Amino acid sequence: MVQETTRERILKAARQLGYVANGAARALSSRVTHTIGAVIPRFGNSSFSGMAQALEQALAQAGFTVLIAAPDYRQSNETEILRRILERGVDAVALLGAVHAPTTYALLASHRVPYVLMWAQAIEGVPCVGFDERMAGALVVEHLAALGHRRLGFIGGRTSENERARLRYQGVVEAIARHGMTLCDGVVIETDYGFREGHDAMAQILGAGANVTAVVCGNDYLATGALAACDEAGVDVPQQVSIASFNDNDFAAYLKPPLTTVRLPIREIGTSAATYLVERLSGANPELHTQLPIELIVRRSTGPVPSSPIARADGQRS
Amino acid sequence: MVQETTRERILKAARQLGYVANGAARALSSRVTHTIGAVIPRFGNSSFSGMAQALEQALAQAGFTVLIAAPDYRQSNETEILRRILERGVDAVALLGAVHAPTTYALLASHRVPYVLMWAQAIEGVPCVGFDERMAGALVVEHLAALGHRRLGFIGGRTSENERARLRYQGVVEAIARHGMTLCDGVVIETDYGFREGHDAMAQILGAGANVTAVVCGNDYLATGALAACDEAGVDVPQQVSIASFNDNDFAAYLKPPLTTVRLPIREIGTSAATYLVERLSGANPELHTQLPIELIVRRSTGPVPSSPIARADGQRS
DNA sequence: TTGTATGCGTTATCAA
DNA sequence: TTGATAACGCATACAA
Repeated sequence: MVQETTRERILKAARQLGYVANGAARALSSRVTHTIGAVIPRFGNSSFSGMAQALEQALAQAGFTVLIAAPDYRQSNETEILRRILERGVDAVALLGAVHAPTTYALLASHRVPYVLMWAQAIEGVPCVGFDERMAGALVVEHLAALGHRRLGFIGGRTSENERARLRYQGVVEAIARHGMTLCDGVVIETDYGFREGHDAMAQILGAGANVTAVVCGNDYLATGALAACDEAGVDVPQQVSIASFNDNDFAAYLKPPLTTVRLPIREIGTSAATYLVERLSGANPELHTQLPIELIVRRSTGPVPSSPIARADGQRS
Repeated sequence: MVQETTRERILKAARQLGYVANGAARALSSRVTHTIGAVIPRFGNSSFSGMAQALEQALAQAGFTVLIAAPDYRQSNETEILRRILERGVDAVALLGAVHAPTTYALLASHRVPYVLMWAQAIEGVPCVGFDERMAGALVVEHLAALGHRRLGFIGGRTSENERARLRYQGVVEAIARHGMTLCDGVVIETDYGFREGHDAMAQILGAGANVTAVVCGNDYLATGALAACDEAGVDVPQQVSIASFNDNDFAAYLKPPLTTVRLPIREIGTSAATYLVERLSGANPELHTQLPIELIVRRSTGPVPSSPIARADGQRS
């Protein structure tokens, strides 16, 4: 409600004087911060980093800044962390996963702040965005079944601490049962997601001469480490054992690739969460694509069951 | 200045009522936000993610939250991004790299906000934390020289856009000259940091039958891709060609490893920057460890010059 | 120890 | 259009 020329003049002057608006005052008065809080376990060297990046990117385009906290499962008092973020002043919050303390939900509710759970399965009345982890597990197994594999091993995340690892594992187990396959005793290893962990787990499987024709890895960190262990042990993939994995990231694709990969829409989670929150804050009551599509990618499929498996049927178990 | 029991009582009541302090008002009044702004190119799937994570972790421990912006070199108006972060209210700022627009420095100065440049070489009067990129380059080359290599290739980041890639490349080039080695014509490839990019570059080198015994990769994304290309082409590493790299991340360590790796203190940059800012904000005038130590790591060194190089001296150039 | 007033820099409202 | 003024919620200083 001011002349365009005047407007220009003022803005220019402000810029020259190095004027920077005081967001605290603005927030205090307008009750809007244009900031979104994000709480994720970590964003360095993990599957979450791509998601967080996508979230930030989409939010930035809509004019929002991201206040990020990555407790890395340490002093796991998530509620305290959330409180600090809320104190700091955010218009909305994005959390990771569906499993949160009641106090966290209570804080969210009492504060009346819009929020979204990322990488979470659908929950009644809670805005979630994720994908079907169990179906992801099933897709991998079904492909292996189609190739003729019967006896599988599994290296995955810790199911007791990690809902995603748990669901993924469940999907694998269920599919194995459906197809009359065997998840071999002692060849199911739970560990932290990491290169070294995948390496050590696979080395253990190889060292024990487990009687499996394929090993399913819970994510591509593990798969990458597993491939390295095979290489070290002189075990040919996939001639002697197949490795299947879930492609949270991209790096596994440029190595000696796993036989089967399910590409998981990790980045899409971030983008989708951002879109939801932005619309939500603009007054709309948007829907949320709780189940993002997932996709089976078969790279360099080199045939069915290994011709010379790493151990015979009488092989020891670890 | 209140009785402990009363204090407890009040705090408990506040918690029960779901009271969350209003940071905007607090900030407006106290002029302190306990928030640090960070501007880095990206934090998803890149060398920066570990650094950003370390920064966040160290800051969180000191009671600070991180406001992060990752423009990903897009609408590269860094000054605008910085302005938005300053508007939002931060006690200090951490930027990446030493190359910034004058307007950025002007904004920093006029706003009188403490700041630190991460992953930056020492600049007069500017708080920087980083390491000697050129020495990193030199270390790799010197190791290759000691092994008897004479003719090298290089796959690196874009030197025109990336000061770090530029310095690293300079270090390599200078060391090559010092040791009377040759950086072979047409086997110097600049590309984006990425798996695919490394793969494609190495494939190009192999396809051209370049006359080199070792290829230096600018980071481990490139190296990982390069190793995949060698594998695909049936070229044995390091029997036919050596791959050397800089270990920004960790994943290269659990693959068929490069001959030589310089571990770069990326995470330490984040930690160090955080420590500096926290001390600085507590009123101290701390020193900054501008040059973090770097370390040569030789993994599975399998001997000197390849016995059957990928091309003879009369090999074509790309 | 406790209460009370003032100011922080904006936005929003209302009157001119 | 423009100016003046009252919140916004907390911290600080000062008085009781």
